[in-house]
Amino acid sequence: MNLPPLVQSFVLHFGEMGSRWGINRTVGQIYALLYVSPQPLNADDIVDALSVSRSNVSMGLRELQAWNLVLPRHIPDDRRDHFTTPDDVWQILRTLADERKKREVDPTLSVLRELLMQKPGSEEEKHAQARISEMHGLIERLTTWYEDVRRLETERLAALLALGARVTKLLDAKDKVVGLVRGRKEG
Amino acid sequence: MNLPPLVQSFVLHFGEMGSRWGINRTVGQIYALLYVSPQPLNADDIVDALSVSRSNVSMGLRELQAWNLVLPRHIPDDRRDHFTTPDDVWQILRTLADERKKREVDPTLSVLRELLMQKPGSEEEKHAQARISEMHGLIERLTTWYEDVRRLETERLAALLALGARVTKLLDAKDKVVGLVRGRKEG
DNA sequence: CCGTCATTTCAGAATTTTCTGAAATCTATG
DNA sequence: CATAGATTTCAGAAAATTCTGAAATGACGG
Repeated sequence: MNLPPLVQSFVLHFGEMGSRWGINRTVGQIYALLYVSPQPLNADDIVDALSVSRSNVSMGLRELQAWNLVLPRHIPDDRRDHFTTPDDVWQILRTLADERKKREVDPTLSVLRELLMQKPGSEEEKHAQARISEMHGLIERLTTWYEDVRRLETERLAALLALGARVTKLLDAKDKVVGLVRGRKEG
Repeated sequence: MNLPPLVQSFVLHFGEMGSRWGINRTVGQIYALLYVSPQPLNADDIVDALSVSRSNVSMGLRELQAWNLVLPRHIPDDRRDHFTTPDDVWQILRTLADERKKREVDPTLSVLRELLMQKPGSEEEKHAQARISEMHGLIERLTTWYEDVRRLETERLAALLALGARVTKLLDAKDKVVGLVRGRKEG
């Protein structure tokens, strides 16, 4: 591996982190490298930069493309494929969340739903179903919320985040206003 | 493994999902089992239920306790340790988020910050720093937001989720009101 | 279609992670 | 403080994953 020290640290950290998620070291490193690279890289560039085998890079790129985290980018007059990461970090966040949801949350939800359909054969199963139902309810709320806010333009999403817990003040204010209006109408 | 079918499916699913996160199969299964169990279980109960070795259970329980996802619960007149999961799913969510943040996000933030302190030695490093800075900014926003809303009582958090993207309407309304008031004062 | 360069596939090697059984340690009790 | 039950530790076995090199496949220009 022969990279500027700053890039190397970044790449190595992503490699380590990758393994804490389901992602393997090389895949993490490839992503990190493409992310900070000023121009698209081809597979051999990556081989040189990371000192891993050509085939390993090929598989890693395939996985990253399946996640929509890396895109092929054609370079004129060059037969080799080149790759980049999308550069809007907010969009990257959405992609990452979408993909994790698709792979991890959705299948879980569907298993839980299925289990909730079954008729419990014992007190123990009845209790299990009650617990599963709580979990299902929570996950469903979270995903509904996510699907809702993921559509917001970056601008508004950022505003929302910046507001943080203070939204609740806004909520209180709204309730107050609604209460006032109701009171006036009904009183 | 000899469990009611419903419980067995749930446990097996968690085992599989576990491996997609950083968590290993047995740990996932132990958690799932305790989660749906009507009463606290001791290590041997778990050995019987999951057909894994005693030592594996011991290590799994240790890991789950380190994550604060499983608690020891003493049963009177029984020398053996028993274990449960906290039962408020909202609290479980907070715990899970806290722990993942602590293990994955915080170390990353600190690496990124460190890299941003360095003086870039080339154009390439300068570009890398710009990219790292974008990522750092995003993660910092997200964690600040998280630290903010994690303190909300369940009630309010649920209300917030239920509102979803409609909060932005509220935001617009607020801006309007503020605008009106300003207008009146200044006009 | 042929030759060249690029990419993918895949069987097995290398590595890492997980799991086990035996031994060590810990803990309460008589 | 000896003993029996409970738990943990840990070295190595077993399993799973990652990685590689060689061969196959694909793609393009002539």
